[in-house]
Amino acid sequence: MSDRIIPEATKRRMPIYYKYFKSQQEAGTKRVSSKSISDSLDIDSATIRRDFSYFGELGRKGYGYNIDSLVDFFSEQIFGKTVKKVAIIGVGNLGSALLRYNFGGNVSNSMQLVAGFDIDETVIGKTIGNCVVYNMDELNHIVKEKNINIAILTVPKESAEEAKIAIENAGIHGIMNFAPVKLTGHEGLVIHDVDITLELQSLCFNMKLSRGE
Amino acid sequence: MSDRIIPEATKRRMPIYYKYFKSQQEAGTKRVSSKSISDSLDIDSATIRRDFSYFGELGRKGYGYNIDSLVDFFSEQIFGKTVKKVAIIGVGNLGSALLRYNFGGNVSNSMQLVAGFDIDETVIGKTIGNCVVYNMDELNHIVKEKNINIAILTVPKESAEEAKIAIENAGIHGIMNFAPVKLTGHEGLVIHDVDITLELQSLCFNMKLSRGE
DNA sequence: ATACTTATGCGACATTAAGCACTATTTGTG
DNA sequence: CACAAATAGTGCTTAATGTCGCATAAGTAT
Ligand SMILES: NC(=O)c1ccc[n+]([C@@H]2O[C@H](COP(=O)([O-])OP(=O)(O)OC[C@H]3O[C@@H](n4cnc5c(N)ncnc54)[C@H](O)[C@@H]3O)[C@@H](O)[C@H]2O)c1
Ligand SMILES: NC(=O)c1ccc[n+]([C@@H]2O[C@H](COP(=O)([O-])OP(=O)(O)OC[C@H]3O[C@@H](n4cnc5c(N)ncnc54)[C@H](O)[C@@H]3O)[C@@H](O)[C@H]2O)c1
Repeated sequence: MSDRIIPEATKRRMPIYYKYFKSQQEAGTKRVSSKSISDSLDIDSATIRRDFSYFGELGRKGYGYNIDSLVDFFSEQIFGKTVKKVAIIGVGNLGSALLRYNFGGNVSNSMQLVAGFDIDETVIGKTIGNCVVYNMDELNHIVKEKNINIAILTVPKESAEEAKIAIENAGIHGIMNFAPVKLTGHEGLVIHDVDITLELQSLCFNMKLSRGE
Repeated sequence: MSDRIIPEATKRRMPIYYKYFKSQQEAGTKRVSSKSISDSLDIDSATIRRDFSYFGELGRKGYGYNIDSLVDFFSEQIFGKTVKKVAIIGVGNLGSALLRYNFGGNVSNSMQLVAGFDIDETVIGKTIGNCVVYNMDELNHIVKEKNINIAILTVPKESAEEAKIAIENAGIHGIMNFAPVKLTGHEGLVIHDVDITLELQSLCFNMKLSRGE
């Protein structure tokens, strides 16, 4: 059943599964069952088995799933075979927080923060976290040199469109956009928006619904 | 049809609609139709009409929807009648970025960042953005004084559980959690997790699917 | 006024996702 | 080695979500 028609709902759960597998692996767990995953993630066990079945037969009847195999398999599904190299575009408040954070060190075997870029002379040349902040002029060149695949866009909304074009031209195909503007790119550019005010509104609405209040 | 049985899928779209209405209102738009919303948000126009219909008859046939009414109506649905007061718990890299950002000033008629809290003497007493950073000891007292409804939790993962308990005890019912740990609270505490590494994985997976790559 | 256009709200239908329940298989144990 | 326990994988049922089509009301132009 591994012909590439993976339902949207399954796609959405992939990162959630992966996060769980990693945390279990770190905790020393060797095997899991659809039941044990279900208990932790609050997803029906049948849904979990069905989700996995789209990728082939990942488990063994009567035993469950081996955690190391799951991590390896999902890692390749999500990231591919090579480590993804990530750059921060716009090293201001949020960009520098992300550089210092460096994903909490957690994801470093599949994703790596490798550079920052800005137009402000006062940050260019600095090293934040363990990344150098380069001038935007150097984007093309450094992207090739360091094999950067993904850009995290943390510039003011006014500059977002301009920065997006630079990113696209440098040959990067994935953008995680924190600026509160709608960006569209050429066919083949994948843009993922993260909007913190949207998340807060979502929280407010859930509070309203669950508590009247 | 305004008996409170709003489908999950509709709930998820509420903040997206609201964001769009606000942006249109700011741009001076006076009316919209399900068709025009559909074109911008890439949600089927029938889905939009159906979503709105759960809240009653918001539009007029042959005319569409009045933007100001929509903004007012959705604002009350999402936030309620009073402005939501928000505090940042843990004023480190991310917490201080959020304080300086202050939601880009956008949401200030429905949400307001009013204070920061920390345990580190070197930040306590400072003013960041336009908020004072208080000692965590003062949480109970300031929450009452300023009528704080929501906490944004940006402490290290090791302190998250402890901070959650303090927040809960102070009488706050909504937490937006940035720490990469699973928090659970009493009945009536609404927790919304934001995990940036999860979002990045989601981006990677979409790149993989859409580009083979 | 009258005809024509626009666009809602809603019932009916279609698609997608979730969950049940059964089968087949492996595990682990005595 | 035999057998009970565990658990994956899946056909089928049910629930949730999305879409179509149209009657109807409102707006617009002549
Ligand atoms: N700070 C937050 O907590 C926060 C939260 C959510 C969203 N955001 C969004 O993230 C973005 C950044 O926010 P911030 O508070 O870090 O802003 P900031 O002003 O502190 O930082 C922006 C940085 O981008 C740089 N920049 C400007 N134009 C550029 C360009 N064309 N190319 C490269 N770099 C450029 C600036 O020099 C600056 O260093 C904004 O769009 C904001 O709406 C911020
Ligand atoms: N920095 C980022 O870009 C980023 C991105 C995603 C998630 N996160 C998560 O957000 C959290 C904060 O990250 P950070 O980089 O800002 O860390 P940080 O260490 O810079 O800041 C944490 C702050 O919390 C304070 N603190 C510690 N214990 C506390 C307590 N019990 N009560 C109140 N304050 C307390 C510390 O004094 C410090 O000021 C972490 O859990 C991290 O995993 C950070």
